[in-house]
Amino acid sequence: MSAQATSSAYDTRTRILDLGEQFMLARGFNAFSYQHIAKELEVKPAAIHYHFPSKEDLGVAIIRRQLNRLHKWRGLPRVTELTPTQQFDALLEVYHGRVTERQQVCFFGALAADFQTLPEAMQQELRTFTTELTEWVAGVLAAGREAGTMHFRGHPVSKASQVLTTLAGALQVARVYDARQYERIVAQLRTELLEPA
Amino acid sequence: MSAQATSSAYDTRTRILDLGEQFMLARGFNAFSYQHIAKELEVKPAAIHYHFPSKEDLGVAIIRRQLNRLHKWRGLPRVTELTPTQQFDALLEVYHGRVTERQQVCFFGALAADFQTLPEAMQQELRTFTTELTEWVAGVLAAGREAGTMHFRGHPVSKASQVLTTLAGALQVARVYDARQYERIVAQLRTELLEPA
DNA sequence: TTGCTTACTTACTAGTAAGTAAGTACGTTT
DNA sequence: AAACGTACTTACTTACTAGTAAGTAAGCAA
Repeated sequence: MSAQATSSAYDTRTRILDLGEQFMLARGFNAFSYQHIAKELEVKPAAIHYHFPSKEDLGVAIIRRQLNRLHKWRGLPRVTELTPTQQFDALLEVYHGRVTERQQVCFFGALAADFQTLPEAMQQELRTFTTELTEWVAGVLAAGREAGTMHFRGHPVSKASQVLTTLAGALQVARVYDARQYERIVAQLRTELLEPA
Repeated sequence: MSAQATSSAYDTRTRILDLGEQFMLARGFNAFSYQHIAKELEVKPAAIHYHFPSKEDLGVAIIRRQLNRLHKWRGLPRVTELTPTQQFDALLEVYHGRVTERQQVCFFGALAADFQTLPEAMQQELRTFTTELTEWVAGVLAAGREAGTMHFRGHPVSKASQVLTTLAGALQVARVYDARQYERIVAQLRTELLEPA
């Protein structure tokens, strides 16, 4: 296991994950194939099977990587040192990136529609990811309300669910209509949360 | 074109639409085939092609039928005679039915993920449906605020987009987790809209 | 009774899907 | 130099996809 061989394998593996993720967020899990990825990478479909024997393996790896990203991101000093309001805006930034870059949705929005056709392992992985994200947001909201900079009723977890649900839906709206619809929904959400009634 | 022949054709056609809609809301447009419908109806796939030459025709017909339902529903005396709050709750009832019956989502939630893979005609049909639904909800919200029974900031259309987006997302949450998560999100939404701050 | 329409079935095409088995080029290890 | 592991390609199987063309049984209409 030399450094070079590892690096080369890692590169292809990563590029497969990147492309798979891109396709998944753009068109859903069932609407892309190993052929699509292989064509982009200029290799044969069987080469993808070498790295990820089944499509389920690939799907699980894509979601798991995103969970790792979340863990790293929420632990970064430039994130932990922010005020709750700034953390909330940092979250909005991430979602905003999906709209402007390509017409992508979030993982939840991309996979929920196809959910019943997904392999069990992917279903479980998506549940884990969503649970962890919701809990982080709930923590931010609770801290914000305590600091007096955020205003909402009910349990922080309920509000966090509602916020993430709205954001997931808003990305879908951006795809079906345009980015302006998205901006409107997020502005509405932000106003209600941050400006005292 | 006798009454009997028409009735028989209508029955099969309707059953195809019903099954297609069911599959679409349960698994997305790309994850069901004419074979799935044919098997349920105990006919051959070509029989489905007789009624709907292409899958695009079927998809468009399913969405268009739902638009007709909306037109009829919102014009019913038992709907128009309600107060805005009661109309809002009637809307929530419709969504609630999807959760309890089967793990279905709404049309928007089912098709937004696959949107970029859908035929143009279906994309346009979905846009029309969503626009009309949003406008109806905006009207209800505007009337409710004027009557002093609903409380929200911003333009009624923005709030309507946010409400429908949240409901679409909440149905997806119900599928990935359970109905209780859905109840929580809707309760949060309802409290914020109906109870004065 | 002949012809036309409706609602199919049978049999097919062409394309794509996931996945596998065997082979190969190349670099590393021993 | 021989053996091995990595990262593929080639060639294949099985299964499913949308869609079409031709045929047919039953009913109605002139």
